[in-house]
Amino acid sequence: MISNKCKYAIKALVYIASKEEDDRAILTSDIAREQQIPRKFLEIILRELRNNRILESKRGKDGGFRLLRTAEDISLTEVMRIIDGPIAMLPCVSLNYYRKCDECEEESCEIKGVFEQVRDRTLDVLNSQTIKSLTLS
Amino acid sequence: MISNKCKYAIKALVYIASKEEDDRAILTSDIAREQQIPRKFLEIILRELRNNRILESKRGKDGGFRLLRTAEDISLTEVMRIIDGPIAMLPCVSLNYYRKCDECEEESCEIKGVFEQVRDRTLDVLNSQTIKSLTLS
DNA sequence: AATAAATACTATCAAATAGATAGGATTAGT
DNA sequence: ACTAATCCTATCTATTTGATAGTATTTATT
Repeated sequence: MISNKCKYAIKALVYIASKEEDDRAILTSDIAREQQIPRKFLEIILRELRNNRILESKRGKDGGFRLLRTAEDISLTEVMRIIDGPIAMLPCVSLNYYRKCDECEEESCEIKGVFEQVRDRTLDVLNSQTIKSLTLS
Repeated sequence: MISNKCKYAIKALVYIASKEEDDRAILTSDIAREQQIPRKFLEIILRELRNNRILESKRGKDGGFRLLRTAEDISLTEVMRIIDGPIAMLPCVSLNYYRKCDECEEESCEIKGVFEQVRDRTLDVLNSQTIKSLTLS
């Protein structure tokens, strides 16, 4: 399962992408209202996306958030990894967050292979998606 | 990520399957030692698998655990669902643990489709595996 | 009947994570 | 100055994860 936080992050980005034609920055409060996301929780998420160079923010009156890159340059996996960390089902098969298992040697692990396959099939799907492709569908 | 508990469950079952030729039931303490799983934690896991009709147990001297069905009749997904619950990444696309999202209408959800695809590709891999196929590899 | 060896059960615990909320500090436009 | 926005820090509750301890019960053997 992905966390609510991650789901909120994706939905917020899709919302921002869909409103970007107008030149104004997008308000946290608008996103929160339209996407039914708790406002203060959303603030934290948007700031985290800004810290990771997905969004840019402007403070004060007429402030808000904008995509720092174009929507087709933000992949779904990048967002998921920022918010939730690894996508793989086992630490020892994670491409971006690899960790060795405490209890087993990888050469003889019976389950590593299956979860490598799951990882690859999952990434086949997720890597093909961007904030833009999600916005269109 | 799957939990450690789930990883332990799978490894324990594979171990039991691999030792089943002998007629004796398999001891918790043997599994714990060989697979490096904390003993008391493993007890809980094995009991849970027994309660879900994956294992049978015998108490007292010469007691232990046996598979209740043949190893090829125990699918990986069944074990994962017993221990960790849903396999899908969103509650609203789960086949066995469906729950509606609080904040969005499914007809207009932008991300549901992708996670349905992820679910399907994941199940393509996981459904093809059984305790037997894992034991052989 | 006693003993030893095993699972069953109940309770508890610590740490991490999830999912927020509150309140004030800071910044920027008017 | 005022207002509207993000930024930041702290805090909180509930749940989950990962586990441990201790006792009760069952069974085979002597």
